[in-house]
Amino acid sequence: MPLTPPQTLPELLGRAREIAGRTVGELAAALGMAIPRDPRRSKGTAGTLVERALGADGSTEAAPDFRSLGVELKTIPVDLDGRPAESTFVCSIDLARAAELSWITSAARKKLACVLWVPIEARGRPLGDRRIGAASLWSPDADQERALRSDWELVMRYLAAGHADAVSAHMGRCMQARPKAANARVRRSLVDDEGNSVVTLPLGFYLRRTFTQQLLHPKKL
Amino acid sequence: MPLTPPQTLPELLGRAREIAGRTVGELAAALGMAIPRDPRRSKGTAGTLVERALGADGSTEAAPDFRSLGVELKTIPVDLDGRPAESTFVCSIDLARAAELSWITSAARKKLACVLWVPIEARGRPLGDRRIGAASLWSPDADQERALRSDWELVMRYLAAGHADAVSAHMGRCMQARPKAANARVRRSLVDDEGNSVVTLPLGFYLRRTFTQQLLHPKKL
DNA sequence: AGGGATCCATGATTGGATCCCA
DNA sequence: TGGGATCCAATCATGGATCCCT
Repeated sequence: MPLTPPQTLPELLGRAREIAGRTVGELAAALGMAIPRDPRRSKGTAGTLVERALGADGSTEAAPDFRSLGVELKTIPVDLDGRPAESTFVCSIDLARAAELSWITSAARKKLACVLWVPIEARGRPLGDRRIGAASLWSPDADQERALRSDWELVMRYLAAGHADAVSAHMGRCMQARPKAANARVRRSLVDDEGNSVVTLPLGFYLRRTFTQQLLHPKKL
Repeated sequence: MPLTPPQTLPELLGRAREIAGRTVGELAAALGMAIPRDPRRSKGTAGTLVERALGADGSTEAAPDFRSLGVELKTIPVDLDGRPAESTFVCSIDLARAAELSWITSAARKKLACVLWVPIEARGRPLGDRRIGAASLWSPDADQERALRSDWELVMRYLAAGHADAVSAHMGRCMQARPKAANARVRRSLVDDEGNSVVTLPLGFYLRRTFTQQLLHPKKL
């Protein structure tokens, strides 16, 4: 089960099919890892287990999870109907360079260029008992990319202007900016387009539930 | 022995007198800490022990060791004649902002504005058996600050020009730049005054032995 | 229901310096 | 001898996300 990176996309998809139907606890056992009992203390656990089970190699770097394939892995908690139970974290926002960035070169665009979605049963039972679902590969189509870009640029315009305080999770149709930090006291410095520093809460981009639901179940629209 | 920060300078100096004559091992025992046997694995140990024994509170921050007093603590290894056995680390060089900095606002100047030197017997015996000497408080006089500034500006001019490769430990009469990293493969990016990035080894400022010797024994000149 | 707050693991970075070979 | 290389502890930052109160 400790794996080398998949060499081809079919190999990756085959591995994903092999873990579909298994529980998170089974994956953990096969990998020799423990699962915290308290749900609050196990937030990233399922995602990390699936990464290892599939042989992801991008790990901590600013690279896709499967580097040679250019594929990003995202687990997504789903309810009994297969509908997303949560928004999906995309990436942290680089506040120090907010004013210099463009959508084309952005981390968000890179992360979302090609995603392997792995659904996992959400709340209602212990993490170890939750089952892994059927994975699906997604790349944004032209409409989706336009929408993502529009949301990204809306948020980044405020940040580049130094108005981090004006940014809220209400902004954006598909993708929103929300806090991304250990707690509400954490601060990071934002540099605006005039070079001024503004101290603010660290932010990340998240996909709204309504958006990911469309990706996973395009026919249910 | 686990202490609150000293409230006044006389209180700090009193504490320093109390530990003078004691061994590093005695300090460690009083603080409930272990000392590694291998000298290579105990490089910062004595410094950390003395910090705690005196109640330093600046710890990891970009603040002096004794914040409210504005005093920085430096232990310095000395031989049997009380002469420094090593150069003294001052601070890391912020390569990312090398082009923007000036001596007046520099970390090096802040660190050296007011230093409590605590001599400790150097090599020749196990770390635990080495004795702590009499502390002395120092602030650079006008000549010393001019010399430090001159050395600082010499190095920083090269860095701001993007010529990190031209900087060596040969430069500087009192203060020099030397590698400051886990090993020689570590790299950091330097931003020069034209905004270009250059990848280089992390550097720190160090005081030369000849300089610290003058501080500790001005009469022996 | 969803916006704001939070939690863990792990790698990178920083502050404490001394080691060691040519 | 001293310039270049290295070592540990502790904190910070990032990537993995979900929690939870109004």
